Amino acid sequence: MDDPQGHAYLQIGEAAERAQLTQRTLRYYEEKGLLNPPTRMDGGFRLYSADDMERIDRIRQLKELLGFSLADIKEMIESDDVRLQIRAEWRSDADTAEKAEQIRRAREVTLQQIGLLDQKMRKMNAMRDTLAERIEKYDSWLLERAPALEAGR
Amino acid sequence: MDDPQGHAYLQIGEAAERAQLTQRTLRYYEEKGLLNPPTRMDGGFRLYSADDMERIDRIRQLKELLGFSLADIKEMIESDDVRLQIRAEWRSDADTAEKAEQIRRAREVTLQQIGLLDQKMRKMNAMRDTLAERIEKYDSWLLERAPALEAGR
DNA sequence: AGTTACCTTGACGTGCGCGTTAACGTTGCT
DNA sequence: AGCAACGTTAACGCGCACGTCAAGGTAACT
Repeated sequence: MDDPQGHAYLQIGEAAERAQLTQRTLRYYEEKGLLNPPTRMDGGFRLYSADDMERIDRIRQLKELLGFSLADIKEMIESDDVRLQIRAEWRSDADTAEKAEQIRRAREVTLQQIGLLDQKMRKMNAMRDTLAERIEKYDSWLLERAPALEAGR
Repeated sequence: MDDPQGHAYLQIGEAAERAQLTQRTLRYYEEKGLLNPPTRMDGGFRLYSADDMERIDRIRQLKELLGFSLADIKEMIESDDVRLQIRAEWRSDADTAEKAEQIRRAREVTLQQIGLLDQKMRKMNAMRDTLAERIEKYDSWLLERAPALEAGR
């Protein structure tokens, strides 16, 4: 009962290493409500599930890739909870209507995130263009005014 | 002698407003060596040139779009200085060789920046894909389990 | 039962990127 | 000459996102 294919639960050391974060950071995220408290073993050690790990990675992406604050991220990832509920396929299959409403909200949030991504990527593309132009200016300058010199490289 | 087309120099108030930053922030950037000290009027008031404004905008982009620290940015934008020297078309047209070396370095830095942009954009694209997938899951769920309900919208 | 590696919860410290306040000088207009 | 709007430096403050101990408990192995 140890390790059925792979290893489903990680304690904080391994979890941190795989996520490329520190243990402190993981605890901090939990403290701030970004991670729902992971299950614990009898002694109190934290055990991170695969879902937990996925979520941790999402947080990292939102932070590093998009530069959001943890507060922002906290709001954004509430849609992830809905996703987990979807996967759990509600034991209490009551009030489907309310669930549907939640899903619709999650959908909205996700759409907004895509919008932000697109916007940011457009700006980055513009920036890329001006940088590429700059390269061309350098090249033409070098060609015009300092031809030779290019032997070893 | 006031304003030959447009208005070449801005004092800190206008400069800050146009750049969408605070005056404090501009002074701070200067203090940290990100901006070379702008010219001053007799009384000591700062006067920002168009080049200064361009540079300020670059800094903002590098920070907001790519999430670099000011320390990182400081290193990156030293290539901008070279660009200004290029434009000034060296009065002392001596040692072209050294200048060429500078340009080559600036070229390298710029290429690296493009690389970083590309890398980041690839990751963002990947993220976009997973978000789009998620949207599809939401949609199919809604279609399957909660058809109707879609009247007003 | 002892040792070592790993974990726990505080609590204080830290670097960054500014915000804010104070005390004071400059510009420009009337 | 007076006033309001704008600027100056210097210094302290602050929130965020953790880093870094300290003191102690737990797991696993021998």
